[in-house]
Formats: sequence, structure tokens, C-alpha cells
Amino acid sequence: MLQEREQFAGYLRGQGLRLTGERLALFEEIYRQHGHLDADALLAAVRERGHRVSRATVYRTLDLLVRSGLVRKQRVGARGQLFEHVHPGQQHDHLVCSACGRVVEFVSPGITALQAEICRAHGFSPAHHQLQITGLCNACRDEAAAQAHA
Amino acid sequence: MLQEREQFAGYLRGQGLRLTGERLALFEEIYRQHGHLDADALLAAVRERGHRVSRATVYRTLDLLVRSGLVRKQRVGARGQLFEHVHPGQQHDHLVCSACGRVVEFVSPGITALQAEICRAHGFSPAHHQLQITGLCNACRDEAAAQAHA
DNA sequence: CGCTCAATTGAGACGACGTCTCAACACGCG
DNA sequence: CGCGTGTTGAGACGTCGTCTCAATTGAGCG
Repeated sequence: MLQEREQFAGYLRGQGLRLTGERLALFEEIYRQHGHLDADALLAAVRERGHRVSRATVYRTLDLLVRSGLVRKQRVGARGQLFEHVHPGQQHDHLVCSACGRVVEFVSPGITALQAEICRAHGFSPAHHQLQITGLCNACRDEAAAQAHA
Repeated sequence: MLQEREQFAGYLRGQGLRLTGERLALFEEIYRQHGHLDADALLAAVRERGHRVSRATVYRTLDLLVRSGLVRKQRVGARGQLFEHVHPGQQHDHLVCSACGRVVEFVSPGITALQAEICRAHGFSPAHHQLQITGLCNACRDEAAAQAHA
């Protein structure tokens, strides 16, 4: 994480921007979190630690983090966008249960190869991909089956 | 399309719902369109043909079409959700240019196999998937290169 | 054919989410 | 210290989708 922090600081320096307390607090919080979280959750978590930060600053800082390549922004599930810090060399994707909304992460080694091939065929330079499989998780499938019986 | 219309009518009948003029107009319009479109575009297209339909009805009908399995709803690109009628046996995915926002469809035969394997490993029953590759299209890559030169 | 009642609709209020504006503030530098 | 630019918070604003509710429609039935 120290390396990432240096990357963030370097990006800001290079753009003539400042590494303020708010930005640092948001950066650290997003790296403390294991999975994805939305802007509101991030705001709540940072405030929980005693920082006074506004919603606008959360979105502005997330935008900077995305630009610096440290954070990924995705639209997954029903609404809103989720943020998560980038895991170097290990991009994961999502299984979404359409009944309970649960999101499970998985790693798909085969996807990257397919991605490169598809992009070559269409003249695209891929930056990253986002695969989302929608379906029913174990629990919800069983529940649906039980209801169908009754 | 007659078959699909029958499927829609059958779904409605089965639920004790009615096949009204508004629903039929929306159904036909979404099948006239080749690719994806958003709710506003659909509303405009239907009004263009002389039907008076409200925004609420558009969303309500789209929901019915999704439930009946005829239409797919996806979040792709920056904001909003896109709708498109289902092409039987040929699910396509999307390349999104992060510079100009252009969306290109492609078919990925290998994805379905990977999908099934991943779901098996995680105890999911897949309903469908959504793969989105973000990057730069040919034109925008050239433009970016030209700007870097100048 | 007209009744009845549930389904459907349109208009607009509402809610979630993200962006923008602007005045006040902070920080680096001469 | 004072200047200038970057940053911030509060809240207004815009977009997109949902919800409410009164008016309307339409299918089934006598």
C-alpha cells in the first residue's frame, strides 16, 4: 500500500495537485476495504474515523483515483456505481444473484485471452473488461424451488 | 416477430394482464430497432409514430417484456440502462470506447462455456451474462496518438 | 347492450445518485 | 505577510427511474 500511496502522490504532483488530508483519508479507506463499495459507504466509513468530508469531495477524489489508475469504477447490480482498488495482475469479475442481490467475486483466467482476440478483430485497444454473470445463488435457487412446490 | 408477439401475449394472459394498444406499440417498436436503445429513445420513437404514451408506461412495459424473456436490460456505458430484444441463441456483448462512447456489439462463442464452468464452481445457476470491454476504438486511438505528437 | 370491477394509464411528485456552483479556506511561494 | 491557485463544504441542480392517485379502459357477465 505504501507503493500505491506513492503512485497516488506522484500522480497528483505531476498534475500540479495537492495531497490533502481528505484525499489521503479517502485513499486509505478504500485500501482498507477488501471488496467493492459505493460512494455513500465510503463517505460513511471515512466519517466513522472522524474525518469531516463532503459528498462532493468523495466523488472528486474517486475520480482522481480512477485517473491515477489505482481505483476502478464499475456499474454492477441494480443501481449506482461501485469502486474498488485495483489488484495488480488479478482482475476479477462478478456473479450477481438476481433474487437477493448478493455479489460474488471470481477470477477468470480465460477471459483476458478472449478479450485480446476480440479486440484485435474489431480494431480496439482494450483497457479493461467487466464481466457480470446474472443468475440465482444456491440459497435463492433452493428457496425458489421450495416455493414452486408449495 | 409473430412468434415473439404470441409469446408476449401469452405471458400477459398467463398473468391475467391485458394486451393494450400501448403495450403493443412499445413491443413493436423495440422489435423494429436493430440494436439497443434507452427508455427515452423508445418513448420518442413510439411518439413519432403517433402514439401517446407516458414515461411511466414505457418503464412498466419494458419491465413486463423483461419478465416475459423477450427483452434484456443492461447497464452499459456511462449512465442509464439500455434495452434490446433478445436474439435467440446468439447473445452478444459490447465493446465501449472510453473516448467517444461508441458501442460496438460482438459475439463471443467462448464465453458461454467459461460462464457455465465458473457458475458450477460457485454454486450459481446462470441466467445470462454481460461482458463489456472498455478501451479505445481505432479512430480515438489515432487521435490520441496525434495529440501526443503535437 | 350496459354494468361492474380490476387492470391500465398519464401527469406529476418523489427518490436515488451524481455533478456543479460558489464563497470560504488552505497551502506554497516570493 | 500577502498573493494566487488549488481545495473544500453546503446545497442547488440534472438525470433517470419509480411511485401515487384519480381518471379511464376493457373483458366478462347478466
